[in-house]
Amino acid sequence: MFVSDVAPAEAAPAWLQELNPEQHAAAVHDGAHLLVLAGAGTGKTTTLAARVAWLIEQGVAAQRILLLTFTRRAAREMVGRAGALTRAAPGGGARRVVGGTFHAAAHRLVRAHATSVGLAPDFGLLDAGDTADVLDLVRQEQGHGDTGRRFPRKHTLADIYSRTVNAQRPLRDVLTEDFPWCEEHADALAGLFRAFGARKRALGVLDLDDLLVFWRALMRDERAGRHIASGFDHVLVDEYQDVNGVQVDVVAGLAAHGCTVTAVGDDFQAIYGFRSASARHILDFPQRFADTTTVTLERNYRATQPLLDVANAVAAQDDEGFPKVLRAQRDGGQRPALVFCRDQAHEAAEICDRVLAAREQGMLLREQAVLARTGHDTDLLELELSRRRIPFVKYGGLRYLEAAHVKDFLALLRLTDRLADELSWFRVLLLLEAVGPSRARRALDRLLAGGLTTAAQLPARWAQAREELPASAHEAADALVAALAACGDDGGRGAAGACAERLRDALAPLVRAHYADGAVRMQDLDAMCGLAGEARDLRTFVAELILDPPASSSDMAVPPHLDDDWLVLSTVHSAKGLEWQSVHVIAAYDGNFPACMAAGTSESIAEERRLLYVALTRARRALSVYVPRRYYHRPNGRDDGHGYGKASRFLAPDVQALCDVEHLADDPGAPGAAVAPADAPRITVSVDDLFV
DNA sequence: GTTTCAGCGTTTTTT
DNA sequence: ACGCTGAAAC
Repeated sequence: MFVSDVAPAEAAPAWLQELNPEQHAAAVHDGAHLLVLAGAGTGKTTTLAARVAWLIEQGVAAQRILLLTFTRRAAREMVGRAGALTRAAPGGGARRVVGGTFHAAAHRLVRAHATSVGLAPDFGLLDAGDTADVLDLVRQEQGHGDTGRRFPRKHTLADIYSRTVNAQRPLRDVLTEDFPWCEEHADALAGLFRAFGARKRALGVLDLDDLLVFWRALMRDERAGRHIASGFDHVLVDEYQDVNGVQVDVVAGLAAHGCTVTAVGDDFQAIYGFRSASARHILDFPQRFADTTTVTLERNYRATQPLLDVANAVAAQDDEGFPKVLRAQRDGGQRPALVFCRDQAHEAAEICDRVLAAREQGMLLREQAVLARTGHDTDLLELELSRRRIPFVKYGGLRYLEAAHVKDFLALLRLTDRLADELSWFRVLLLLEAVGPSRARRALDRLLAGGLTTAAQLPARWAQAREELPASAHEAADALVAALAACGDDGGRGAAGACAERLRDALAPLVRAHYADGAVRMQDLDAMCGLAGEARDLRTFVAELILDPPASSSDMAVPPHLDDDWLVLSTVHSAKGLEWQSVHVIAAYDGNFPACMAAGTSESIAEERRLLYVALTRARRALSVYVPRRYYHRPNGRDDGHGYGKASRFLAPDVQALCDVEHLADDPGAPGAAVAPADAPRITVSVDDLFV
């Protein structure tokens, strides 16, 4: 059924009529570029989905719409909603919209134009961990680290590199501003990073930053840029406040070749400065893109006014940006709770109590969430939840791809696509019994000498290479190679699942032998096989895993049953764009909000404020913010080092006045309640702990 | 050359 | 508590 069959041709369809005037204006904007400044909870997704649907109904072919989002999940949701609105539109409706993250789109386009940027069409992808490993390799080759004890660690190296590339600023400036403790190594770092670039080219791989940089290079090339842009009429960019300069250049390149740009975002929610994103870009959008129409959405459909009053008060502390005041469209509601607890254990217990109480009242666990500044802020809570057998999933924090056995398996999967993938071979060979770096190196040299491109070459080459390995390693190694050969040259096309299972079975003995908890780890690999079975081929599967890793370890598991219910734990960053009926913000003490190491510049303080703002605006009905009075400085320390904290400086007296402040019974701060919490001494001395 | 173990340092957020 | 590095044992 066509929408035009339902409604008279001159009347707008129902889904357009349901939009408020601002949303409507954005959805049906017809003309040059469009900027939508959408406050939290103002129906941004609805509006963007409606715009996609409207464009399609206007006759724009879905595949000529490029929708760039922050996560693939967001793209999926947007396309799904647009599809529901236009389900009868010709040409398959919205499903053919090209949607995904900047990195995923870059991957697709760079692969399509690989040869024109000097890459082999089967170039490999480095995930964050691989990038750090290659940097570490280069660092060792350059002889750093043996001597100066204070040379940056590999993950720090990766951070510095990424920051520099994405900000497009000279290394020296980045060091001075963001990594002053590494400044003394400026020369060594410059050399190291140049060598890193050369090494990546030699290995035939790109890291995540390269994807953006190469895409931009394509856009800057007259022919390639025109060709890419000619594939699209409209580019829609979600979360524009979190783009960096390279991404802006890409969008501008598309616009220069005739694409119309719609950017949606909220400068108050810019929280990715550490990735060289800047809210500057959304504020400067009208200057950068000629004839921009700007629409502002301020009507909030998510929360109630008492919650928004607090969020607005926090936002008002910022003196930059577009002034915006969120107004609730729903009536009533309770004030947020600001809960002072004795310590983090008390905080964890209290949250469990309240979550269970809400559950008793009929609020499902998955309608509630606990948001934290860092992944480990919820450590104690996780213990307590497990103890009480409250199911939960954790988003953000520890990542799947960082587990050693997952990397091992991934390396094996990559080999099906690129037999010459040196890094992956190296990793796999090291798993073998009595095989270390030097034997692996020698075997690898013989295996890859003169290039190894087809599976047909593999048996003969392997016969050579295995001579470098001790006999004890032969059985397992032969099994691996046999499994690889069985996967053939097609990268498991059409049979990715079967291929993955074959490789998993060959890897199993090694994983069991190499890791104490090998049996448990194999379950993760089983889950990966399940996912691989749904992918087109293993190359696609690996790329998707790297470009859009599962947000939580449970994402890897079997699809959960509908009646399963669990509490959501998430970092604030990972909670972006999501909402829950009830939100608990944990560990809101000064030193965490803002994080003490972010206390340097006023801009980094402002970003921490926005982070709290994002957390506060995730709630629909109930919001609780927790401040532990006593917290551990070194979360892992043996020395019982703890500090006495006060509430986040962002929870200023005027903000607290908008909350129901609770001092829990055994909160040592309670007796001195005459002292306003925000004015409490920073250092408190107490021996109460001796007497509990 | 490989494996193992002791000691050290540890600045959050993620595509 | 952990992960990584460096030095000693196998």
